[in-house]
Amino acid sequence: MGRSPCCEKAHTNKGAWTKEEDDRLIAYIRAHGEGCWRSLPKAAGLLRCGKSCRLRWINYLRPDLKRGIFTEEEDELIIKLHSLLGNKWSLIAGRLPGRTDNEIKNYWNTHIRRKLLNRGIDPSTHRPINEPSPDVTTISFAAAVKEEEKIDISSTGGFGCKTEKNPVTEKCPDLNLELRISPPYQPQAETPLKTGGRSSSTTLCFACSLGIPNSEECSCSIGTSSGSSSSGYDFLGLTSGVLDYRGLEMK
DNA sequence: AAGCGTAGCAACCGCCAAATC
DNA sequence: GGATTTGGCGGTTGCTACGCT
Repeated sequence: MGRSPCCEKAHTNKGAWTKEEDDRLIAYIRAHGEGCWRSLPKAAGLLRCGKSCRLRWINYLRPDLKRGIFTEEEDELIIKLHSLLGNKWSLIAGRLPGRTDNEIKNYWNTHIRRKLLNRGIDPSTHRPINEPSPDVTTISFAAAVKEEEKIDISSTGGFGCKTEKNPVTEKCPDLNLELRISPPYQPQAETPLKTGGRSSSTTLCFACSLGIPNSEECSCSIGTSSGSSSSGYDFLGLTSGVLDYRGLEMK
């Protein structure tokens, strides 16, 4: 089954938008509001694909866009959010009022990547460039005991155990220090997790806490339930304006 | 001044998931 | 319940401006 094109492309303009096109789009959305992007171009008298109109509006014409130089605070926030979320630009953008996912994505690729590289940090892993990648596939408790004396405790990070360079289990085999994020503390335990009606006492693994169920990193059973958890759960307290780093300390 | 390389950014493309038919 | 449509997202491309030689 082939996928039909999103719109009729035979008679649509492409490339940079003209001032007149911008004005038409702005006027139409002011009059009718956003939505129904497929029919919008025709209704607005634009020879553009609906997707193109949506992109132009969201990334450039929206009145609430900030546009301009990113502040140092925004830089650091983007870096932190990227270390948590990866290339989830729309989620990151949701945390920066007036910024769009496209803008942040471009800014990341042109500025922040280089900034991190200059700091000696790998922008994709947020680890020091010279640091070997963690071995997450072969965890051997027996080997860990034998190698105990070889572990360089001086390089321990802020977690008290080696949480980054090597699996914690190698140093502390009795401890389960799997990195987890917990939602901000709520006295009433019944939180609206979209996890198929499980109680809030269920511990989410790191991947599921980030709203990425069914990923390779998922080590709990939550991620196997149907439905996405990415939209309904305020997993970082983002909508409340509070980032709760309890249990997820940043470097 | 011309040519070339690079950076920055707007826009496009293809895929996916939710919504609708 | 399956097919189709639609909106949204992330990756990529291509154009333009700028700096260097």
